[in-house]
Amino acid sequence: MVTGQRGRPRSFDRDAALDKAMAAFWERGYEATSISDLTTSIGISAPSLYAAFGDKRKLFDEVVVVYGSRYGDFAAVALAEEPTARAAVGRILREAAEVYTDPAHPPGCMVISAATNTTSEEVAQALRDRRNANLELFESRIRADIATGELPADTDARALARYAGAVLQGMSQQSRDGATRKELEAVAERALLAWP
Amino acid sequence: MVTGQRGRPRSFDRDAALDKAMAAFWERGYEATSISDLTTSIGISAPSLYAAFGDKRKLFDEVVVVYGSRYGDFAAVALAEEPTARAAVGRILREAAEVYTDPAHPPGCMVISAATNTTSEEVAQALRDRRNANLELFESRIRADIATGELPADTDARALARYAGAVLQGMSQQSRDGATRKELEAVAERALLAWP
DNA sequence: CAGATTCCTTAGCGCCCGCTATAGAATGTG
DNA sequence: CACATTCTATAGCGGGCGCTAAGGAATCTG
Repeated sequence: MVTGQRGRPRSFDRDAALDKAMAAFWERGYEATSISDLTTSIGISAPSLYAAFGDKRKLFDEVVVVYGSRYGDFAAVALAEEPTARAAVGRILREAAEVYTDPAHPPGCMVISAATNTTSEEVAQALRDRRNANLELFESRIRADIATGELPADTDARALARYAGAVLQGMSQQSRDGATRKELEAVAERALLAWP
Repeated sequence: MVTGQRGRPRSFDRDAALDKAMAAFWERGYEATSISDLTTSIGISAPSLYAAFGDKRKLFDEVVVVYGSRYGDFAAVALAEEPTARAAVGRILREAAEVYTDPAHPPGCMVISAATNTTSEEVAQALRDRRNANLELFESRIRADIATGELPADTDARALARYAGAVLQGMSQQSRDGATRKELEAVAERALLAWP
């Protein structure tokens, strides 16, 4: 082999370890999840974790990327696929009700909840940027609908995007406070009644 | 004096210290606010803090009570004072837009944000209980309106309460992500359009 | 096999956490 | 005044934090 791996091979599955780390960060947030928590739930020792992922911060960054591709990007997908902003937001809110309460993983949205109240301002800002980027996706999709006449010309795109984002974040919080999927679906349908 | 205070008098204002502690907990949350943060911002030493308030947990409990009476109970007040659930929720959302973005204190609602991602499950549960208690206030007020015919008989009171709570919590999160008062007021007006 | 390479295990570093023992300073009572 | 009482300041405890040095273990190449 030209690019044969030399040395002792890693004794754990790196992707599986990322999944375990994601579950921990999702459940308890960035700061409250200690290296000890991570090594325990992954089942490896601290030096193995550091060798494989760099440090806690870099591990979290990787987790956020995986999270986005698996659970977080459904909003961007819907905004791109659905014919109107209304249809996209409807699909997003309904999917959020399902994803936020899926018993296969912790409740709510990790990007929303994992870095509230952290002393690491960098991490907080990184997730805030992701949330605000999503908000801008909403806004530009709404603007597009205004341009085509699908939405009234006097629609405040930013305010409407904020509304959708607020409902999403509220649903995430409610799921962490014990709301069921059906309850969140009712919230979604109710919220959609306010769409212009 | 019969009940005259003996011994050396306290050299700081206990209420002012509570205010400083509230600002710190509000800004950074329960866990990320260290005793060192508190003693620094209050301007006293650790033993003085422990003598006056017991421990970090008890200080936080006191802060939560003061917070509620000053900033948090506006929802309960509106539900009691306004003639209908609709009027109460309208007032609550509009007041939230104002309170959550008041530059005189940290953004958002402390009860919503101060104990997300804490290793102290007791504190998390205490605030969760407060949020859910508020939700039940919404729900019973809505039920009262259903009973009087003010709201349709087939209204799902719990789901509608969840909707109001979700919007409130979303507005809190949005304010922490940088939303302005005007933007939150627009969110409030938009949200009210979905009221039955 | 020898040697290079890479990973794993043990052990522990320095730091900050919540919290407190101790002793001195400032007030009341008699 | 003496003395009890109460607060304050210094200093530091035990413990968990993020992280890592050091050396043995397991795999490659030749």
